[in-house]
Amino acid sequence: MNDKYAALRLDNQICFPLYACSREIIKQYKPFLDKIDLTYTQYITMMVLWERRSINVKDLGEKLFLDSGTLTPLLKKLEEKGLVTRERSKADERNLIVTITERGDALKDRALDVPCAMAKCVTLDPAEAAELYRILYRLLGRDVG
Amino acid sequence: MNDKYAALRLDNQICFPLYACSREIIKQYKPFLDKIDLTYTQYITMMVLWERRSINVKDLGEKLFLDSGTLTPLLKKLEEKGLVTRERSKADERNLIVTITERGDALKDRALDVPCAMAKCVTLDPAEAAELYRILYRLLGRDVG
DNA sequence: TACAATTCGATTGTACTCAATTAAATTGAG
DNA sequence: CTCAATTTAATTGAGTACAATCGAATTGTA
Repeated sequence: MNDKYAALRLDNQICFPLYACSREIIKQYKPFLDKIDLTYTQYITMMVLWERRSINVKDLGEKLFLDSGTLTPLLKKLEEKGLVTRERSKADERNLIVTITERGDALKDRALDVPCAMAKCVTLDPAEAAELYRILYRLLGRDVG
Repeated sequence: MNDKYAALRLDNQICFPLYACSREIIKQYKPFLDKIDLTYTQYITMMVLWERRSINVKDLGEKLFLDSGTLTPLLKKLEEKGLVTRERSKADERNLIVTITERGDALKDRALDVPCAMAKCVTLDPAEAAELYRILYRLLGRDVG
């Protein structure tokens, strides 16, 4: 086409489908997450805690690529729901330690339905999913495999 | 591992790296978009208008996967900046027609630097980029190629 | 040991993002 | 024609995101 503006066409962006796709899939999570009263961001936060039981805000932020501006109010909400506790580290009071409660841990069993239900929504064959996964983690600078 | 909770591990999600990657790349756009005083969402909106000159909110929303709750305030901001006009369709007053202004069109030349600068940031070989693009559009339900 | 630099979380302000609701305009069945 | 159903934006409210700034705690160094 010899169009000097071709690079500015929405069709030629790689970030746009990434951005749109991310939001569309998160939207598909909503009905399932509603059942356990979690938002998507709260859900991935709980995922970290289901694995680790305890983590400070900084390390959690690094895992989720989120900063304290997002995490502080979110963690306060999880605390209100009784899913986590928040307390300063005795060794270094700058650190806030987030710990999962029994109630938070119990939610894990009910949450098992979520990835199960989502698997039926996202129609991507295993090879494509693996390829997508690999490329995304490379882009994130966390090479896998 | 035989872990019944494996599906709940952050590492095993496909949506999480999509979500994180999208935000990380948008963050990389910021310094370049700051130079032309646009946010990422405003930028992709302008992209549609650089191609089409004029579009109503509904069609714009379908292209960007955004609804009026996001677009209405965003378009008002673009109008304040003098980049677009907003007026009801005479044929059907329910439709709001967004039209690019001369000033908005002029921004296109300055915006050319953005994809150019970004290309140097995202290190993905052409084959991977093409594969990523294809998978994402399939997930979006807009098959290409 | 002072004390400047650094680290960490909280706060603030701007800008989305989206579900749900509303209101105006249009369309379509009777 | 008439009024119920539909379409379209706008509004509202809750929840992120993130840059910038702040203040308390800790660390490194003279």
